[in-house]
Amino acid sequence: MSDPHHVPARPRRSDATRAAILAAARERFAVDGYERATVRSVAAQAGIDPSMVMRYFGSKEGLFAAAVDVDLHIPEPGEIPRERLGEALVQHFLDLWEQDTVLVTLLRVGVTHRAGAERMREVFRRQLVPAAERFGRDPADAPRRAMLVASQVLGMALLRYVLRFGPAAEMPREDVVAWLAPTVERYITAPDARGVGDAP
Amino acid sequence: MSDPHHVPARPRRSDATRAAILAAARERFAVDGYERATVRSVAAQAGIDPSMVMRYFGSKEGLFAAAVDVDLHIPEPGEIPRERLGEALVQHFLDLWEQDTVLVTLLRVGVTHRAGAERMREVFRRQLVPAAERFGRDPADAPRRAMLVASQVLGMALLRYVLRFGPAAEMPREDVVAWLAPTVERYITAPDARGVGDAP
DNA sequence: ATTGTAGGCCAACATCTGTTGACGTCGCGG
DNA sequence: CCGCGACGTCAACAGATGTTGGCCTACAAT
Repeated sequence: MSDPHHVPARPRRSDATRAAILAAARERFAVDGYERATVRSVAAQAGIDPSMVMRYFGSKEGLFAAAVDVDLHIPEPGEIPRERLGEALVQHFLDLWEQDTVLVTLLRVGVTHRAGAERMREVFRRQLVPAAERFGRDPADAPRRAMLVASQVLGMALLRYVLRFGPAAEMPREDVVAWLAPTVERYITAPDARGVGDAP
Repeated sequence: MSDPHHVPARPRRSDATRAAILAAARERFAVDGYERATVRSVAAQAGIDPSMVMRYFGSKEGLFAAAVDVDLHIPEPGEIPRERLGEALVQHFLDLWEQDTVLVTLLRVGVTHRAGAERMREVFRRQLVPAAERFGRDPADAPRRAMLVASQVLGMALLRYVLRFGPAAEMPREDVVAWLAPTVERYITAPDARGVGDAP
């Protein structure tokens, strides 16, 4: 959408194919993880020859890098009533995980592959930490708070969307929000680990 | 230690080799995940021939099953002062993750491989849920509460021990305990999602 | 109409994978 | 002392994988 690396560049005749490859890659990576998602399986699902994947994306790693493009799109503090901060954030994260397979892909690959782990760190550093800076009072604390929020949200996503544990997958969405919201809110706003936000 | 499947069975001459293979397998699986941990790399690290792995464990899956043997060893309610329940549990889980690579292995493999995911579900069902039954009031709620605790603990372990995110890996252990303890305690003891345990 | 070029496929490569079977060798019970 | 079974190695298999280069086709500019 707004990648500064590509000059606008008039549409190539192969854009449809590229898109098909990327869509297939996202699904294969999400379902199979990095190692078991083969270039051949991606190509087959996209209905083209494996060598096209190499031509357009250079290598399997290049394909992964191109396929996983995450924008957490975290709302601004102004858009959320301060009372419902935790609730709104948890809702937002659940939306992200459900509307798309890209986060499942990122987590699956991040756990086993260097490139995936690096990409996760990047998303964390460039999107979550800045967001935490906007929400919290002390910017120096932002990485810690962002990390705490990520730990809870990623843990739930792991059980619910990746591993599909019974109790996690079946719990109604509103219950998930109700349970996690106070946790997330405390991680962002509590003055310290002990406080709950309304102590003297 | 107390596996009811094996008859005591007099020590075989190959026990040292078996143990070496298992130790090597645990490390390879922990570091590389299931797919990239090859039978050959395990054998090389154990200093023996790849075919020995097959002879003793049947297949790569058999090796994995034999290598990953988790006992969470969750304390009994009586052993913990009720005030410090969250703290004691978080301490215990951090111990588990740090003393051994087996949980790292389980998480790494669980995310990409069916057998690993199934093993995780088994640990959850046979160890975490029963523990939650012992700690909580309403046994019917145990799976939900165990799942919530697991989500927070696994999320933190993911960032701290598997991905080794800076802020998660560097945070002093006592701070991790301080932040997570209230969360875990609430998941176990709060009467419902909204309550914090001391509301009217 | 011709031609250059980008899009696409086919076949092959070198390598690595899990797995198997044949072949030695050591140690212990008879 | 002998023989048999457990222990271990070697070599090879069949299949899959990432990747490469050659070749054909069809479009677009001249």
